[in-house]
Amino acid sequence: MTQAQETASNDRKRGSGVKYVYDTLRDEILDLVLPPGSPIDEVQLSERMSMSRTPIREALVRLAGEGLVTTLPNRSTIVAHIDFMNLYTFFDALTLMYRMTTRLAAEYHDPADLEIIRAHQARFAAAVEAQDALAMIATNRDFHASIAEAGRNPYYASLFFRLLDEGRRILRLYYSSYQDRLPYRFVEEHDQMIAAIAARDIATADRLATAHADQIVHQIQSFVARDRRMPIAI
Amino acid sequence: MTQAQETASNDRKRGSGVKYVYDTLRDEILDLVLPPGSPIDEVQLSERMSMSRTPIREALVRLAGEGLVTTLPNRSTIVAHIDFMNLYTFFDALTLMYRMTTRLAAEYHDPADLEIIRAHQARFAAAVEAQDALAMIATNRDFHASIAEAGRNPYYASLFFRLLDEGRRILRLYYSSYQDRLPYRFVEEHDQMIAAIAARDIATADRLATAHADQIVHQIQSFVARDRRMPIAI
DNA sequence: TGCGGATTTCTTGTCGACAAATAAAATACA
DNA sequence: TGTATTTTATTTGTCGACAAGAAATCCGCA
Repeated sequence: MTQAQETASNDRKRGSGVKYVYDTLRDEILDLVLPPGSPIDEVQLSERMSMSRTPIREALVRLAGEGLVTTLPNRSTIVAHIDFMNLYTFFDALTLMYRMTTRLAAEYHDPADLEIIRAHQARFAAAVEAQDALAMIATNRDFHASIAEAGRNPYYASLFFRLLDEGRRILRLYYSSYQDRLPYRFVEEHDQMIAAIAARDIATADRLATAHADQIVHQIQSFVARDRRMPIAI
Repeated sequence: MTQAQETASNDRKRGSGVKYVYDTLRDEILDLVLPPGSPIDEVQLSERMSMSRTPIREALVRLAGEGLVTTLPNRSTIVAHIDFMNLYTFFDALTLMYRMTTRLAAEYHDPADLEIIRAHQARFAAAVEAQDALAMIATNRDFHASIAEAGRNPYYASLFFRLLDEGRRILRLYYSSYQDRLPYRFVEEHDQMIAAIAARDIATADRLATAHADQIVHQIQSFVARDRRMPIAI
């Protein structure tokens, strides 16, 4: 019996099954363990999670609501594709949300928020130091998510979370195929953003957020546009 | 047998049940037929819709994902409350999305989009002319939704749709309790926005969207802050 | 061999039923 | 009479099974 099955089957509480399936699937999708386009079979999942199809289905409905899976009527649901054609709309929205959440955090944060943000930044710095790409991607997401929480606008936060998750998939693609050295620059930029937020300097926070977003967008763009042709003779 | 039951039961196609329940509940929530806080009983709904609890449940999960209902574990799910305490975050996000979608529409629309937008505007004008508050609220939402579609950014669009829906509930509250004459000014502002979009004048579109958002925000604010004390002796 | 139609298989959508958890009611007791 | 505790009742969460729809397979025929 695998670890997942044990955790799932050993007298789980009523109502916890859906959350477990949801969290597990979500992580597997965002870490590209389940690549875009993978079919998700309900009975197979129900066997693996050792529970009925009903909670599996509910988790899939929730994931579909967040755009992480696509449900084809009367056919298998698949992991949502990454829409490389409309990446610019993603960049546009991501940049705007970086700016808005950082601005709002500078305006409305309280001391407790700062502690949480600094804790996430410490974990991010440790991941970069250890050159652990996966941990870096996840902690980077948590860092910015905590800033959004400090901004206290749930509408921006929910959109931003969705964008950060989608970005997690794209970044995962990037760092798995292209073993660049991890960007220490991001650690410094994060520190500067924290300082601006703590000082309640909205203008500086905005400027830093914009620059930070540009950094990430350019990284991804250079990856997408990179020349992958092999130098072979034909 | 009621109309709803007939529509639902008469050989409905496989997979259409969920959509029907979802659409029906959604409309009833947004039109305040189901006021915030109302409990939603699954078996009662399944009898009314003459189908099993399974599709009902799936519809409720989707509605919960959009924040229209709140699920209390092991207890009845209720229609989501309107958070008057944090209304300013709603206004902030709504204004920004008005601006972004209108700007993008001015930049990226094509002739077919304009036709759709103009059609919605015609319906909106007719509703205002007829002094039909409910129709005005619904067509106003559709008008701005079609502008968002023309802007072609699905991330902004989905957030904007959510905000417009929430606004539909708030406006419904407003026009039901306070029989003001309906604002003709909105019709003119819509026409100006269409003209700016058609001319691809991004700056003007932005300015008009901002002003339009301010109008609506001020209307709602004056409603929320209105003095409701009755002049009675005690 | 290639193609169209029938058949089979496989997966999902829906159903009715049971069990767990909570709320409401009833009872015991001070 | 009021409060704590047990009992009942109601509502949700989960399950296994069946049927519908689509894809895959098989078969007949040119």
